[in-house]
Amino acid sequence: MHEEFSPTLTIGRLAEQADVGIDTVRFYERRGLLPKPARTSAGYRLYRPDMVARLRFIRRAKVLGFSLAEIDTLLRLQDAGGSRAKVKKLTTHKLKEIEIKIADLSRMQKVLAQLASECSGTGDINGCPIIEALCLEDH
Amino acid sequence: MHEEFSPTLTIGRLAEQADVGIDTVRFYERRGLLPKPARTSAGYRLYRPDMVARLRFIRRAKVLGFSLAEIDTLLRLQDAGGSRAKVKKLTTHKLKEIEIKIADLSRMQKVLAQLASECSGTGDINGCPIIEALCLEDH
DNA sequence: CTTGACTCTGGACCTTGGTCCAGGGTTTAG
DNA sequence: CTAAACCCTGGACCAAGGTCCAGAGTCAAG
Repeated sequence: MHEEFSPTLTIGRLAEQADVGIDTVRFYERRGLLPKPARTSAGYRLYRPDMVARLRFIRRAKVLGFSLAEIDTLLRLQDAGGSRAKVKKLTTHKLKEIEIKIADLSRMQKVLAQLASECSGTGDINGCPIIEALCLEDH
Repeated sequence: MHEEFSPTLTIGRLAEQADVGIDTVRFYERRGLLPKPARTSAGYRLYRPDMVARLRFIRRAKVLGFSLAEIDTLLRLQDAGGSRAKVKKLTTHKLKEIEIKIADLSRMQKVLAQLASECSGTGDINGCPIIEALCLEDH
């Protein structure tokens, strides 16, 4: 491979450009998130430069909380020219999940904060309000 | 086994009383969360009734977000008469983790809510603001 | 005595998102 | 030409918290 301009990338360069691991690229290919690339005669994968954008799309969607399965759906909608409605539905559904998680965590936070404030943090464990709370009967 | 009063429980009764699966009880034993119980001559596990409370302790701690490893620590502190300071430290640490998770989720929520509000939900995928946002260059 | 319910062990399997490895072949720089 | 750096495959492995299974033994009721 000459170091000339080449419109394709080896897996290593693609991974580097997209800032993911090589194994991750192959993993995404197995998962169907990346199309099977062309190969050299020696079997090396050759990627079109737009695969960099695809990998970054995946990364950003992950940051927003989408699972790989959901990202797969999103990418297929994009590839197949799906409807905006489906994208929005996925988004609002994810939003609901996030709201539920926040609510769960907030409940835990509230209880733990209360318990932490009740516990002096000194003395031995007998009578510790945190432990006592965990020993309580189910309400 | 006569159906008389017996101060010990078989694994099935214990699991039933504590509302967990039998396999879960054995799993917790392997993890060291439950002490190895006495056995009948046939090898059946026999539990003291206070193991019900221990299992419920585990359940409540899980609900509050503690991992099994952390619950193990908590139980050992309890068994060994540890200090209240250690319990409180674990609690405030968990509280911090929860706060971080809430902050992460809130960030996601904010972005997704914004995107969802920008997306009409009608028409085809070209120009969908959600997709476009995911295609953006890294900032 | 037989049937059904219960228990035992050890290990495999599940999910999610990768990561790492061995044991090869290929390509490139010097 | 040779060594370094790259690439290939298939499969094992990680965290966490269980769940399930086969194949065998045990126990209580009718």
